[in-house]
Amino acid sequence: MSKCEQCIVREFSSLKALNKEELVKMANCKTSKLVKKGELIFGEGEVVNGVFCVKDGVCKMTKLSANGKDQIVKLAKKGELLGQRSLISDEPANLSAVALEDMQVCFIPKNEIIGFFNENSKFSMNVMKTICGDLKDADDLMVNMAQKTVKERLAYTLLYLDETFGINNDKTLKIQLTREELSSIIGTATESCIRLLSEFNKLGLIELIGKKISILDRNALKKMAD
Amino acid sequence: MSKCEQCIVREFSSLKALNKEELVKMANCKTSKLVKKGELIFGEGEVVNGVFCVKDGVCKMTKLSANGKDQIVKLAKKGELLGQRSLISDEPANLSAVALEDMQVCFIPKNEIIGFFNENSKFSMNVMKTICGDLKDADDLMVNMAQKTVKERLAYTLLYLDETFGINNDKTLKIQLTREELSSIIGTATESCIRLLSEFNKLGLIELIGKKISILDRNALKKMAD
DNA sequence: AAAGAAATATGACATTTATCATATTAAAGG
DNA sequence: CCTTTAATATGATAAATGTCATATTTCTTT
Repeated sequence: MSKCEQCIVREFSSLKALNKEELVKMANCKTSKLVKKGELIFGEGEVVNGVFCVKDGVCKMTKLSANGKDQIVKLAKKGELLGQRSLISDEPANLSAVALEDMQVCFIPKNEIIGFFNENSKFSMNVMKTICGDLKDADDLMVNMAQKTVKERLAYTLLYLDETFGINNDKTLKIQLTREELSSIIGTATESCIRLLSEFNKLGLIELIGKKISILDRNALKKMAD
Repeated sequence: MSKCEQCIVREFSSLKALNKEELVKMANCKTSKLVKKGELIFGEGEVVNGVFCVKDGVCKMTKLSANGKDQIVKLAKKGELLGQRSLISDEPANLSAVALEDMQVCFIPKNEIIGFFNENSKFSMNVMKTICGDLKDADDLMVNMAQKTVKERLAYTLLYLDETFGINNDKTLKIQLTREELSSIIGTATESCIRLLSEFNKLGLIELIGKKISILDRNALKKMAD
């Protein structure tokens, strides 16, 4: 069993507030898990009974809409805790978590988290701040969805992916999404998304290299995203 | 100065966790305020330095979009605390709060709230649960914005207003929004909203009585909202 | 390497939604 | 009470977006 004490990822999450003793306690009750690309970590409506700490890889947090389409609400990467909200609200998960790449995640049981919560005010404050950040992000995204055109949202999302996940040596976006997934972030039909990507390509804003995307003109995209 | 101890509204908010001593302390530092319909309680980007407790009336929480239109992100009524998120994140307000009717609000300074927060774990848990609820609502609304048509969102919103704020004796919705405000919840152009209201009226789903709206066929609206 | 499946791409068209113009109605102030 | 202003309503039209059909490309599997 790997020691949480030595896990670098911890430094990026609320868990950085835990002391040595607490980390040992956590290491003794956590379970590590490899999740392959495409696999479900937990599903909407599921009772999770703990949180997942993302050690490596990226996953999408989605919600099924009444029309049968999945909407991607958030992307979570290294250092994020999944399922915090449900744990605090004491409710089943509101979102599904699905791996976008091979992942390493650790599961920490509910009781353990609640314990830290009650005894370590720095930790609970960290969790709260994270959730508050998520709320702000969600409000901002809601306004984007409501007020921006699909084209603006695509430009915005490409820049977000660039800033958040970075680029490869060949300048293409590191995070690899299918066009369908990209559409599902933007909230549009896959064909519309593909069409706009072609348009951006022709305008020289981006370059499409197979399924990969490389951003050529960040300023123009920023302008377009408003 | 009115006593918080005797304020019924308290029972509906996180503040119900406070004990007598804490309530007296709060009553001594809070300020009460009448806010007229249309007046700003606080604005986006403003440093608020406390929270507002809504004693009576309803306000809209809005965010200005890049296109110059305000989007209504949430409606807040009696018992809700405004500005909690900003206080915890230690950031300026992300949203503006504007009274939709004459309101009574109390301002509780930041230090006071932080004090309760550190000393009363029931209170801090209540605040957290509220924020988690807001996050869930925001995620759900985001999916609605992204996946539902304007017609579906209008049906959904009318039912929400009915359920949340109730109806008058004449069966019209108690909460009085202009068509522009209704559009700003739904995320659409005012004309589109008016047109759809006319359509719903002709279909017998609702009745338009001057500027007031009365819901005639809830089931049909539910079906339409998905 | 070939076959099949899945993802990407594009055209044609229908539908939804926004925009602009202009009535009509309701509200507010003198 | 009248005048002015704002809100609501509706038509005409343009623009954005979705849907369906069908290529084309890429990936997987054998």
